[in-house]
This record gives sequence, structure tokens and C-alpha cells, in this order.
Amino acid sequence: VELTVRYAKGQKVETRKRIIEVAARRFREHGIAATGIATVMADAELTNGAFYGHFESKEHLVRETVQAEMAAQVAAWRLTLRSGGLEFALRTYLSTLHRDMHGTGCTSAPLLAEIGRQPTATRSAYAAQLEESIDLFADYLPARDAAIKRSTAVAIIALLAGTLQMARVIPDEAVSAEILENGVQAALKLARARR
Amino acid sequence: VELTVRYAKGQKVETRKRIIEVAARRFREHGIAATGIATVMADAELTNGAFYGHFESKEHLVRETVQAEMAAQVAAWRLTLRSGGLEFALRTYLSTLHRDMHGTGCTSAPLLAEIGRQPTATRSAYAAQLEESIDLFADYLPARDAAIKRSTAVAIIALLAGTLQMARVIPDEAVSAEILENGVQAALKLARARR
DNA sequence: TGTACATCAGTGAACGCGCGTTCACTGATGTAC
DNA sequence: TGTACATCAGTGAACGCGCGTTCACTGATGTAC
Repeated sequence: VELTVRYAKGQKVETRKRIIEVAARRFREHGIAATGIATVMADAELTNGAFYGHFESKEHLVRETVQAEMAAQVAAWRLTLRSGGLEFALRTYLSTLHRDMHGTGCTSAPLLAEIGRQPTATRSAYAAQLEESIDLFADYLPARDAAIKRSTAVAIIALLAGTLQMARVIPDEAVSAEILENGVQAALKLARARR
Repeated sequence: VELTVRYAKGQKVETRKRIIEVAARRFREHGIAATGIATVMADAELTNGAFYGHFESKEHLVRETVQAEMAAQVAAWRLTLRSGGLEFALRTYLSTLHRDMHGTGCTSAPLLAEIGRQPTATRSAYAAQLEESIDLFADYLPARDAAIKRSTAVAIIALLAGTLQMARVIPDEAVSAEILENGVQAALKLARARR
């Protein structure tokens, strides 16, 4: 069996990546159910037919997008935590800037509930990346016991997602900003507790 | 102008209520975008055409449903808090029973992110009910200062929503249950802090 | 008491549209000889 | 070097279907006289 490369090496892989990126943006902005294949493909500057050369179905695209974007988010968190520490990372996440950055921000917060309605494979992909996030956060917590670090990290992540979602709902700018700042304080409170 | 009652008094009002109830169930279970008018009306044992005798549009149904179901939820919280206190209410909310009760449970958690994508009118309806929840929770917190009660209540509500969503995503039953219990502990920790 | 009429909650077919998916095809590239 | 052929990423029309919404209608009820 011979393996020939007729197209620029990795071209198809790059197209696939581009589809995932534009899909992620649409998903975050409008939700998974409200996002159509045709609009995603148009965003990627392709026609709808090309989709099925890259993915078996919409379900598969969702799975791969959740997987890839959550991994990217963990990497981003790692960078922010390393460069600025916990409070800086929390403040970056719960900033009005991030709140208003629907398409390019966090994947978890806007899609968490909807991921809960996806097939097990997609939810497992999320769960795996969540474990990465938990381990990462745990490294920046002052507690001694590993189990306490873990449970605190879980609580902080849940709090962050809930707070960002809530701030995005509230139309009153002052109240919304208050909710964000409040989330930072509560997360720090949880982080500081040793047991 | 004469006002005659040709049908059983309040029949239309009751039908309207029934539509909102079945819509709420569908919205919680499948999300707003994934729920169609025709299926809601079929659930209410009516044909799709009848819908527009009760609501101007799907957007209006969403608004009224969010308003009504959030109000009902506040009432349920009030009852649970009054009868069992804070920890009991937290444990009820973050129970595996509630986690698995997608259609009839909390409206806020499964729809929070999606409500954030609705028009301002719907988001304002949510915001008003959220304020009720905050005031209600604040009454069951040990802090002295009203501002601290308020900010703690906000944090607890955000934590509850995020935790329930997360627990619903995780396929591993043990990990999911751990996340729920962990949420209870974190909420209690926040509640106990006096400042 | 009996009949003609008004009211109106609900019916069900139809509208244009976008959905996820399929498929025969195009056309640029590389291979074989 | 030149020509016939194979590969395959992407094209674009089409599929059946459900969406939100409209509308002429039905038929049970109550009113008027």
C-alpha cells in the first residue's frame, strides 16, 4: 500500500481545525442547538457539503469541539495562573471584559448545561478536561491536604461558571459588575479556607 | 360595552397556565432553542394553532415561563428553608434526586446560560426573581451586615447553579455525587464566614 | 319555549425557511509509462 | 517531455423534516327577542 500526498501536507487537518474553531465561537455565542452546520461551514469559508468529509455528524463535531476548546482553556488557565497567580486569574475570568466576550471566552460557562444534555461520549470528554482544570487549580491553593485542595478547586470552578452565567443574564450593568466582584471575593474566601 | 362570559370562567387562563407548565418542563429538559411550539402544544393536548391565541410569539412564552417558574422556585425555596433551614435546603437542591429530575427541578440551573442569550425583557424578568431569591437566602445567613448577607447569598446561588450543572454533565456517578456533596460543604463554608 | 345570531377557544392545513445529511460532480494535483 | 489516469478536498443541489407563524374554519356556548 502506497501513501501519496497530493495536497499540501496537513491541509485537511488545518481545515478541520478551522471548522472546530468557528464552531466553538458559534456554540459559545448562540448555543449548540441554535447553531447550524451550514452557518458554521460558511464561517469557515466552505460549503455545507464539505462538512461530512471532516466529521461523521454534528454530534461528533460537538464532541471534538468540547474536547479541543476545553483543552485550550486549561492551557490558558495554566498560563494566567503561572504569570499572575490565583487572584489575578480569578479577576481575569470574572472581568466585565470576559463577560462581554461571548464568542471568544470560556467554553465551559456558556455550554455547561447544554453539554449535560449531550450523549455520554461528549460528557466524558468534558469530564476529562474538567479533571485537568481541577488538578491545575489545586496547585494554586494554600491548603495542605490533597483532598481539600481538590474539593476547593471543584467548588471554585463551579462558582466561576455560575457567576459568569449570572452576570451575563443581569441587564443592569452595576448589578452585573457587583456579581462579578462578589464572585472573586467568594472564590478567594473558599481558596483561603484550610479545611 | 358589555362583558359576557360564554365559557367556564377562567378556562382560557387555565389553558394558558397549562401551556406555561408543559413549556417549562420541555425547556428544562431540552433547552429553549431545542423546544418547538408544536411539541409544547401537543404536550398541552392542543393543536399548534391555538398557541397564538395565548401568546404573541415564542419569545413571549419564554419570558412568561421564566417569570412564572422562577417565582414558583422562590416559593419552593421559601418553604424548604422555613421547614428545614439552610443546610437542609442546600442538601435538597444538591441531591442526586434533584440532579436526575431534569424536567421538574430547578429552572435556573439548566437555563441560566440560555436566558443570558434572550432579549432584555426576558433577562429582566429573571433578574427580578433572582433579587427575590437573594433576599430570601439572606434571611437564613448568620452574618450581621446586610451587604455581607447579600453578597454571600449571591455567591451561594451561583455556586448551586454551577454545581448542579456540573454534576449533570459528569457521567461517573461517584464523581458526580462527590461534586454535589462538595457543593454543599462549600456553600456552608461561605454561609458561615461572617465577613 | 323556540329560533336566529354573536362570541370565541380551539382546529388543522398551509406559508417560507433552515435544519442535518446525502451524493453525483468538479477540478487541481500527482503518478505511471 | 507528453499524455492518460488516479486521487480526493471541496462543490452545490437536493432529500425529508420540523421550525415559528398565519388564517379561514368549526362548533359549543350564551344572548336576544
